[in-house]
Amino acid sequence: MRVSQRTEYGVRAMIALARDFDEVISIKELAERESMPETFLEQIMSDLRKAGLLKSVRGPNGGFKLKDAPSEITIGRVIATLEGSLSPARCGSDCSKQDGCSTRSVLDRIERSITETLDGIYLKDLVGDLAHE
Amino acid sequence: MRVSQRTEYGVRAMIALARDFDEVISIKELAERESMPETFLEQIMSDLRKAGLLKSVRGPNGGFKLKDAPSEITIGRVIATLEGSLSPARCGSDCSKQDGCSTRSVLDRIERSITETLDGIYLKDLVGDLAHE
DNA sequence: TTATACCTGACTAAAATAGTAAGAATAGGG
DNA sequence: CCCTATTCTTACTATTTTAGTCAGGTATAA
Ligand code: FES
Ligand code: FES
Repeated sequence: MRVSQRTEYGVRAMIALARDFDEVISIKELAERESMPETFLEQIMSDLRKAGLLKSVRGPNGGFKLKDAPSEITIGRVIATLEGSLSPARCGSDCSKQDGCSTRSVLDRIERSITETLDGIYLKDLVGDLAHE
Repeated sequence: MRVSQRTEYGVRAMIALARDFDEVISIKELAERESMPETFLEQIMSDLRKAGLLKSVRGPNGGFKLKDAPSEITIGRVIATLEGSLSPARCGSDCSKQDGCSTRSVLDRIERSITETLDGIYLKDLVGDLAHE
């Protein structure tokens, strides 16, 4: 049940952007600062933009910035975007066998508890921390 | 952040054993009932036994039974055993960069919330459910 | 002594992850 | 208008993890 490297990079990028959220920062700069692979990060940023979490500026001096204020973006939203969902279940919410499925009822409880926790953490709550690895 | 098939099988096996927890049930029987691959299940059961969750009986009419009553085994213990840990973190608790690591602080909060949830669910709470898939 | 069932470790195929690489599109500055 | 910095998009590759198989060995009831 580990989180992917991809998600970790994405979270770190979002926190880094939250640190100076009024500036536009390029992928190159971001990748260097946080020592993440540049082209990999490129993909991740693209997904975050498509999901409406980032704004992008093309051309020279271009880059990315948060679409909303760090006090308005939850980590839950970030991770759900990167990971696809916060649910650990292997079958979708459309699974026909859902009713009374024991595994599912456990997995759904996990999801609810994760969601609750992560929807209470905003980017602004994390900007003071270091970003390791 | 999905749970592995292996873990799902293990959970289902534990719940099945909880259903009639006074009987010894063989892997063959268990695999058939819950339609799980027999030799794969064999490995899983072995791990659960080594972790002290199951008792095994060898020879004809042998099989497995829960070591403790269904009212005493939490799903948290089962999943932590199968999955290695309940933490979604990519680096261990010995990571030197832990202090002030933003990603880690988020991941640790997830772990605490999962642990809390799963330590409140006992096998006996799930025996009434069906076991799908 | 034989059949049944657990035990163990090595092996394999398939899927997911973690990247790379290459080029097209866009915009700012000279 | 051209050059360069940057995002955007897609396709590809290598590595790791997962999900399973297989081939034996070991204990025990009958
Ligand atoms: S198998 Fe899909 S909900 Fe249980
Ligand atoms: S990198 Fe290990 S705790 Fe952050």
